[in-house]
Formats: sequence, structure tokens, C-alpha cells
Amino acid sequence: MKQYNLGIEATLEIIGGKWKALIICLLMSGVKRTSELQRHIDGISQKVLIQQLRELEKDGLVRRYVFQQMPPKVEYSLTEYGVTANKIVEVMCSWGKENIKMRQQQGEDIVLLEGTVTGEF
Amino acid sequence: MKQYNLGIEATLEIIGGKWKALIICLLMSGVKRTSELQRHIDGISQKVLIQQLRELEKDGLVRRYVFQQMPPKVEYSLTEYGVTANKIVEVMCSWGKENIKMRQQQGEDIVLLEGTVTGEF
DNA sequence: TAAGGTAGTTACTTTAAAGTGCGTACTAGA
DNA sequence: TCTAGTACGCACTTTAAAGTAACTACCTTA
Repeated sequence: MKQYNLGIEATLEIIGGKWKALIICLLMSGVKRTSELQRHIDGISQKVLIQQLRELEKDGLVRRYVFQQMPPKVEYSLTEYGVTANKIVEVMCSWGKENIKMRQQQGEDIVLLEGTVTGEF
Repeated sequence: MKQYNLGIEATLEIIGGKWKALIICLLMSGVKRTSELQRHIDGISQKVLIQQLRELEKDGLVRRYVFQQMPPKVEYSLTEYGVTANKIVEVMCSWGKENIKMRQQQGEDIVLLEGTVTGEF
């Protein structure tokens, strides 16, 4: 029997980690192919991208559609449930943006490269 | 120069990881001593707890108040900024609760031990 | 006087997550 | 014909986060 003390533990298991929130963020702007996702996510390896996508699929947030053709073509999109998870991603994005602004005002040498990935968050 | 592509990256740096969201969650219910926090957080070691608290303090979410006495007494509380971060923790908690409910209905053998930690989330 | 509680620090080890590099089977284009 | 792109799988290595254990210095209570 698996036990949780707080709801947040389940959330972190599902969308925690280094990449999943970003992937959800990107898929919010529409269906994407594997290579497209990889080009947009700076620094992710193909192995890890696919691994994360499979986990998101297993957890019901992402749908995987395989075209039976050569060369291979696979498309990923958010399920309805995935869209509910995006609510979390949104708050995290906007809080993060405010955090960055604040730190800039305090003189820290940081930037948010807006528009480069989703153009939104 | 530190660069971010998405706001969420900053958020994850600050409240990501295994324990920080839980600590914020607990501190929402009021000022706590170190040992009190450790008793409430199942499985955290003293080293990691203190380390996480110091990082949260450095990031301006947590206030540390040291009583000049023997034996030592230290109290931790959320700053105003820490309270804004709690908004995120709240959505993550409620989404997680829903997720757990859903999985229970699907027959998974899991429980959310409510009331054991904060009695709230 | 010996144990237990307080809030740490330090050094070392373990583990999970992520990264790297290779191979596959096929196609389109130069 | 050679190269590049597509979406993987597999084996191995690296790294960051977390865990473990021991030590400090003082007080209270049994």
C-alpha cells in the first residue's frame, strides 16, 4: 500500500523533476513531434525526453500518436487531464516570472529569455 | 549571467526538490522550532532539514529567529514572500489530492493520510 | 551521574536522475 | 553514394541530492 502524507507528494511524483513541467508547458501550445520538442527544450537529451514523455503518458497527462510510416513520425499532445495539470504549471510560471523580476530589481545578473520557447510563460 | 527560458525554472530552483514544498506547507500553520518540523516531516534527516531551511531563508521565503539561550532555541516562520509561494503549494496540494482520489477510484492501492501533518492539505 | 533534548557542523556514503554514445531501419535529397 | 533526419532502445557513466553517523556544547531531569 502506497501512502501519502500530503497531496503535494503525488503532484511532485507526476510533474516534478527537471523537465516535465516544461514539456507540459510546451504541449499547451499544441500537438508536437518528438524532434520539435527536443529543439525547443534547451539541453534535454533524446533519451530523457522520451523517458519523460512515456511517464507522462503512463500517468494519463499526455497522448502519444504513432503514424505507421517510414521515417517514423510520432505526435504528442496533452490529454484533458494534462490540461488540468497545466493550471499548476501556470501558477509556477507566473510566480517564477515575478521572482525573476524582483531579483533583477535587486541587482542580480539574470534574464528571462521570453518568447524563445512558448512565447507565453 | 544566469539565463532562464521559462519562469517555472526559477520556481523549481526555489521550491523544487523533495522537501521544500512540505516545509512551506507546515510553516503556513504557524511558527515552528527545528525539532518540531523534523517530528512532523516523515523521513527527513536533521542535516537536510536545516540545509533546506537555510536555502529557503537565503531565498527570502523563511525567517530564522535565534534565541540567545542554552539549550539552543531557533524558530522558523514564513516571510510575506514565503506566503506568496504558498499559493503554489496550495494548488499542488489540491491537484494532488484529486489525483489520489482518482487513482483510488481506479482501484490503485494508495492512501492519503490526512490530518497527520498539517490537517489541511 | 548518566541519559536525553536542543541546534547545529563535518565527513563520508548511497542512490536516483540525468547524460553520453552507440546501434537500428528506413527515406529523401544532394 | 553519401549524408542527414526520424524515433527510438540499450548499456554505461556522471552528477547532484539525499542519507548516515559521529561530534560539539550546554541544560534539565531522573
